Amino acid sequence: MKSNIITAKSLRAMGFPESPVIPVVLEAVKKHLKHTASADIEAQLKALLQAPENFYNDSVFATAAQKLKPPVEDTTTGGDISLNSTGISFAIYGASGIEAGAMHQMYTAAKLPVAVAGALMPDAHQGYGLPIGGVLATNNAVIPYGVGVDIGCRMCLSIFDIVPTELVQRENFFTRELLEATLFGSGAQFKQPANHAVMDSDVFDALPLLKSLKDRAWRQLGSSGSGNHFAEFGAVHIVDADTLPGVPAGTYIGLLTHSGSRALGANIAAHYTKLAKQLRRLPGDAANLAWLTLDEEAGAEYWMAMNLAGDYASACHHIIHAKVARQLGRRPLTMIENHHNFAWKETWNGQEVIVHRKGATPAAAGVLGIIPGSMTAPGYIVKGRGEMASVNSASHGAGRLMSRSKAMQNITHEAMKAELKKHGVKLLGGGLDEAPFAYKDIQAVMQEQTSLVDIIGSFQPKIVQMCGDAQRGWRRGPREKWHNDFVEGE
DNA sequence: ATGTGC
Repeated sequence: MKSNIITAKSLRAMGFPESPVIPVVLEAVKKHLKHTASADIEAQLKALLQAPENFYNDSVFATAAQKLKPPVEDTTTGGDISLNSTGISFAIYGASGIEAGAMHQMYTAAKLPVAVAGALMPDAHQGYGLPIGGVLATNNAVIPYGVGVDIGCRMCLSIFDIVPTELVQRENFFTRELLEATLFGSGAQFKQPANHAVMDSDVFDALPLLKSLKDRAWRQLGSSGSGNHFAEFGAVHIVDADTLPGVPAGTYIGLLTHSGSRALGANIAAHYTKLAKQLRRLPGDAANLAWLTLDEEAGAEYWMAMNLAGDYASACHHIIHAKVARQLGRRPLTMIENHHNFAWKETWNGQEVIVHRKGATPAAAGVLGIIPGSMTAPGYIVKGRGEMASVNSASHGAGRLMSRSKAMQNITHEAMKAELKKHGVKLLGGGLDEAPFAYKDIQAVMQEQTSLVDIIGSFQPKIVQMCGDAQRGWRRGPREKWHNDFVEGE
């Protein structure tokens, strides 16, 4: 005797999706509902189809209900993911000076299902995934390209109790010390690397990727890289007498450095963004915003590796600053430093979130940071105001006005030389793509963020070192072993 | 930003 009339064909007609749902439903019916009337079964199947969530613990249809669960609802598992149709709202500082591409990237990021809060800083420009100058808070998700390629890129300032006129009077001495304490160049490595506790971290041994990167990381420890990275002496003016303990208002010599985590961070970023993109395919422009959750293996690994790269970047600065302090025969009165490419666990609006700052300075209430200008324009020592709308963030610089290629085409060496002379700046290395004209007016950018930070002092560059033409691999033949030419000899 | 290959 035929017990009922439920077949694959009838299930299809009711609207059940093909494999694996139909076979699972058929099996459940055959196993558990052999003697149930067809009409009753049909009623149950309709209810199942309409609201599978009511059957997740059902004795008959639990498995079928799980298979019916729409995959897009679960943003923490692999596969294709849709953007929300409406993004979270976010504050934009200095909107009139921000290029359309950066705006568009931020609007895309705002539509991520994991997005909680965001903001766009006044120095924003187009990047890869999240724009440079983009801040994004997410729920339990870390976006490798929301941190950026140069993980832990940061500023570090030492303030020495020396009158800044010495930078002019003893220019050759300070120039020599700067050259001796630093190593610039893409791929540059020390022949006799420094030692630092960061290299003893057992995290290097926890992951095969980090193990493979450890030796080069050691050889690059204390180096600065290329691009917009620099090491410079300048005149520090402290205007706020109350903020820095042991540093009264007045003028000092400062050593300011800007660099990141070299090949270590770049390779961590490349590895985990690739993994994230495999795990979570996002549509169109959002593809580079693929994330990892903190409770999955890859996400936990990235978090660990990112923090190591942050510690490593910090160590690189400290090595430079220690070399200089030793040569000056002085301890700095104070040091100020901050990452501006990183992700932090923070509380925002009462919720624990992951805050990505990709080219943005942490600016929670009372937090100190450094916002550089250009090689001739002043940078600023700032204290955060804890503005919620900016997700406790501020800009990380003036922001580019011209792309590198545009700067190379439009700026002449003569104009650059004249500008350096006008500001009394001595430049070591550096290219036209880093010329002051390629950057926005830092004073105007600071005006856009008066609600985000208070200025407690400034830094006027005097002797600036950047990566020179000779250290730029891309200027040479592609197959040339360029890095051997400028490895430091110590 | 890095320094090697989609």
